[in-house]
Amino acid sequence: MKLFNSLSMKKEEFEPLEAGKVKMYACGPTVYNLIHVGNARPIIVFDALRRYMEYRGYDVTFVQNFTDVDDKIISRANQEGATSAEIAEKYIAEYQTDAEGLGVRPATIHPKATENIGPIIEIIKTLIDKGLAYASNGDVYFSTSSFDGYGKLSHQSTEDMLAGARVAVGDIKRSPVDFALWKASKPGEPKWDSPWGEGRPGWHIECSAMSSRYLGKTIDIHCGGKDLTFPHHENEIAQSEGASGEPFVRYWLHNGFISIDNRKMSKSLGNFFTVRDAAEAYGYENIRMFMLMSHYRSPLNYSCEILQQAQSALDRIKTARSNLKFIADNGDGDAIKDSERAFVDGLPSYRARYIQALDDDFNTADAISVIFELVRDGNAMTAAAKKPSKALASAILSMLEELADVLGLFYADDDASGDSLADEVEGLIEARQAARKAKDFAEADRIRDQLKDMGIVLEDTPQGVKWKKA
RNA sequence: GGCGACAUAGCCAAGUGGUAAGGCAAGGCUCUGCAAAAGCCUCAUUCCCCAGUUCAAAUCUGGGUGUCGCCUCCA
Repeated sequence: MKLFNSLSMKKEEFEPLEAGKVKMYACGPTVYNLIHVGNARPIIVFDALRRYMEYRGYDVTFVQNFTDVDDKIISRANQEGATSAEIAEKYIAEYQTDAEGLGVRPATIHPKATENIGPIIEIIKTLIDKGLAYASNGDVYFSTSSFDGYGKLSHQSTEDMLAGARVAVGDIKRSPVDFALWKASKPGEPKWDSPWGEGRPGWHIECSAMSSRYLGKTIDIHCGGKDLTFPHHENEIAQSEGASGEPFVRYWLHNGFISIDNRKMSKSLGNFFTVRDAAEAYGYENIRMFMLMSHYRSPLNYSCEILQQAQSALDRIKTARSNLKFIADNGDGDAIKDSERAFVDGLPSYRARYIQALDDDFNTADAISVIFELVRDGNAMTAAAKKPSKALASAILSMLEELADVLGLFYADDDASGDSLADEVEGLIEARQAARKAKDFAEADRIRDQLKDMGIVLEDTPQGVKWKKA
């Protein structure tokens, strides 16, 4: 499999440090409000990547942290008259609601910054001992000029950063490019004891600490949004490699942004839609479909129209699945017919092309087009077969479900057969069939309308009457 | 100012040297008692513009134009 590595700016063949195992770290949310659609992109895309790697036989350990101590959480807490811990707890729960809705599986481990203060302090001590960090006024800063590779991920030299720096030089930091590892706490803020006085960790250091604690000094994949490249990920490299003396990450993966009217969706611009609101309007699974329909590194514009397109597209696949299920239950005979043989034998070629697409820098857009081809060809085959066998439909269905499950496209099961209305619906369908047989179409249509009012839609198929909720 | 992306149909979106995937929308047809679902057909002589390299370019090179992002919290 090839992956585009932000460090080398090239597609590279993926080889994990340890054969058969993948260690993956994603920077998780700072929990001070609901996540927006832009935040959802890495969450969905890298969940799908994790599923794919497991599908390909890797044993994946996936760590995603919660940043639960931070300026924004503190200010939110002050606004709401709550503690930071209460705010963090509330929005972790909200995050989990959205993640689950989006079909995102929980990470192997979800560590919290506040549960890792000890390891954080240890790394900071090591960095000071090595001359890469300095304490100043109760704060501790990383000395970027002391670390050789600083800038290698964002491909910028420290001189260029200094030239463009918009941060004023203060008395406390030796260089404007230096960043905080530890911040002295102000009155009323969450605080922990440390060799430098009471304080709290800076944002960047927590990821270095948690990554090495749960995954080791060198990990395979570190992923996140493109905007984290600098300074966050650059700083993580400086901290982790500075402390351990070993390479930190083998493959850096960064997703492109979601924009609105060609502007990046962001909290600071205020032009965002929360996942919660978008899901209410269009459904969680269509948001997932929308994200996976294009390549993860491409910029992606968000609009109502595009979400509706994603919904129509996903509906096509879901309808095909439901039609295949119906034939698999009601088809003509259990055995594959001679006329169906060649098609069934050809099914693995869809899987092969699907894998080929995903092996090329996780090209989900191309992969999904293979699903659509399977849908189209499968539909055509069952239609052309006149009396398709149960076995034909099952074979197509199982390939379709296998491929869709790799990316987690089918997680909301809308099978209505177990519904409490089922008996009543079946009775009405029988009555309508009797009327149709008697050519009493007025009565048949009346019953169909009655069912429609109940939210039930009928389809007359060669295999019998199929019904679903509208 | 430094660094980096992107530009393909009405909309979305693959495609990095061999003659434009796929989805949505639209129109026509077939099937159907009528629907629904499905299938078939139509829908970019052309990939922002201009040069160049090549037997061959959406793809490579050079130059433009436009849009966006990072350099400050940000997925």
